[in-house]
Amino acid sequence: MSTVEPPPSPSSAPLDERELRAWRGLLRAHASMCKALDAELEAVHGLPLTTYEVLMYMHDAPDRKMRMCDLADCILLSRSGLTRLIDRLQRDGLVARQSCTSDARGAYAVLTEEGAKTLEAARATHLAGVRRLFLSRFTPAEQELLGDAWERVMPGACTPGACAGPPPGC
Amino acid sequence: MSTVEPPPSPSSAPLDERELRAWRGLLRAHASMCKALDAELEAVHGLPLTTYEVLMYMHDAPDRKMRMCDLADCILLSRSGLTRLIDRLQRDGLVARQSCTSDARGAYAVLTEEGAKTLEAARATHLAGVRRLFLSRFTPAEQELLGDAWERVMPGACTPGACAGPPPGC
DNA sequence: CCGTGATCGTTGCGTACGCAAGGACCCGAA
DNA sequence: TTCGGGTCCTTGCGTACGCAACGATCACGG
Repeated sequence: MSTVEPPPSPSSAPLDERELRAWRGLLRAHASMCKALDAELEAVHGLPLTTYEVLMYMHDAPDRKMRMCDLADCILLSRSGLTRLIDRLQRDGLVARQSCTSDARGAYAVLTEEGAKTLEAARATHLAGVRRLFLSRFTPAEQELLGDAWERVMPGACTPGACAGPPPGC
Repeated sequence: MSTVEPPPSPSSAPLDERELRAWRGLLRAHASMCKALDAELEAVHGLPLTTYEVLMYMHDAPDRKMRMCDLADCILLSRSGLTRLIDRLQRDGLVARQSCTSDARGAYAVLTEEGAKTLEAARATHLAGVRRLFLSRFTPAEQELLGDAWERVMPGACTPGACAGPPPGC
């Protein structure tokens, strides 16, 4: 009976069909959904997905403002990347900069009134998109399982204090 | 008993804890793994992850060569993006271009001997990485479930003929 | 009080990518 | 045959990002 394989694969053997479906499926599903959500958000509200994320985190933070470094950690962007992203949003009037009294090095990014309005409009689109493309494919129980799966995967993805303050709301 | 909520969420309501774990977990897990795999591959073999993908698809294709457009579809890159990626790999001697006899518009990208050697060396690293960071966290049965999940999500991600020729091997 | 090392935000530079336009070519219908 | 529409690859241009270096500031030990 040579059909029984050694259970633990040698770690350098090519991925079998099952492993490929799990791994490549993740890559493709992620790419597919992100592309679709980004295009939709851009088409309807003129917002790139990254911008939406920033506005969202700020909206859910106390006083609608966040330290630059915390924001960068939350949206998985380098500090320089965030600097320039905030530059753009400031130019478009969606956020403002505010110096930090307790730490003269630091800076806050604050959501403006217009930023809040823009976010509110975009939120419905984005949430509907996430539900339509992703969440609606799974039962609540399956969603729980997926959540568990990610926690098993994360080596600590956002490891240290994860996203310190404001990750609760959406 | 106001603790019983209307089962189908209004589609524009904020994501609840369970939905957040499933959705944001996916985003973070994907980012975390890709960043780690890319860094590892770059450190050990000087290859970006995108390059690895191209070499891999070519390696598994008949005659170690693929049409540019098919390759672009497989690795989810725009045609212009692929043109320049192949430019770089050609400069580094990992692939060569070859004109297509049956269609004078077309071009093949062919894996060179050096490209094959480089890929072979990198393959062990990458496969080990994928197993260590992802596959090893799940039982075979769970991997099957994940694969099923992605198929439910794909609106057809790689829709039309998906990846025509060569997606079987890894 | 004064270093010393770490942290914060910014900037210069290089890289990777997408979109739109262009030239070469294929194919099917008039 | 010729023509019109579509496909393939490339190129010019603009954008987004990361890394490394910088100045300003903080925290802390002597």
